[in-house]
Amino acid sequence: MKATNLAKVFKALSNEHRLELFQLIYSQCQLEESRAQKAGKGCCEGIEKAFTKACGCLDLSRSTISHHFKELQNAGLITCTRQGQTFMCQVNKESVEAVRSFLN
Amino acid sequence: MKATNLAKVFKALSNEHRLELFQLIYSQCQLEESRAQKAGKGCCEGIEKAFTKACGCLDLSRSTISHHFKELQNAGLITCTRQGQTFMCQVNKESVEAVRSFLN
DNA sequence: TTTAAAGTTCGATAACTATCGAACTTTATG
DNA sequence: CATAAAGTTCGATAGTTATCGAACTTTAAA
Repeated sequence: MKATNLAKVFKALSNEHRLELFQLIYSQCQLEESRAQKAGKGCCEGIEKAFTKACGCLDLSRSTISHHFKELQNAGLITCTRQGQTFMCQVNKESVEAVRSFLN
Repeated sequence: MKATNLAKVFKALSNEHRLELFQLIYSQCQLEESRAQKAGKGCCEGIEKAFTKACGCLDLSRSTISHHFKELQNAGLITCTRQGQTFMCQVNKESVEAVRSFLN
């Protein structure tokens, strides 16, 4: 990953609330993942109603939370897909790996 | 490390030029470290004339570079100590470890 | 002691960011 | 169709950041 993109990723994680949001998504995805592995499935589907859940956890307006989701998506850290009224959210493993491998 | 401090570390790395600066320092420290290990010394002393070197690599004014050094120090990523006219710079391993372990 | 080199601090400016509430769109349901 | 739920977009505002050059301090050297 180029330095420019890596800086973008760091910028996305540089806001306290956004970092909290990401950790929220990330930890749930990790949980789902290990559950999926135990069930013999290769990979988790992502977490459901991510926005709704986030609204319950963060003390911010919906518009601000929407903004933070966009920022995480623009940085390539997560991917969101609509499912009816709510949306499904997945962590982008390559980006996470890029951050991890940044420091050897 | 608390989320607040972790966010500060990410903020320090969120500027493209500052990230470049950090990578510069970090990679040199890694080099010094492996050199020190081969020589049977436990740990490297850090890199000399870090500011001067940075001025040669980054196309920014000295005042801006000074500012970026301060930001990296405030985030706890590096430590600088004066040595006569120049200064010696070290990477703070705990902070780096915190970033690394952030994503398991 | 004068001069130079290495950084720092200050003040200004332009650009970006976080946040909100209000108004909107889209999807589902009675 | 009317209503509600789930998000999005917009415009405003207050705060933060990156950057520079000029003036400064501190350390070393002639």
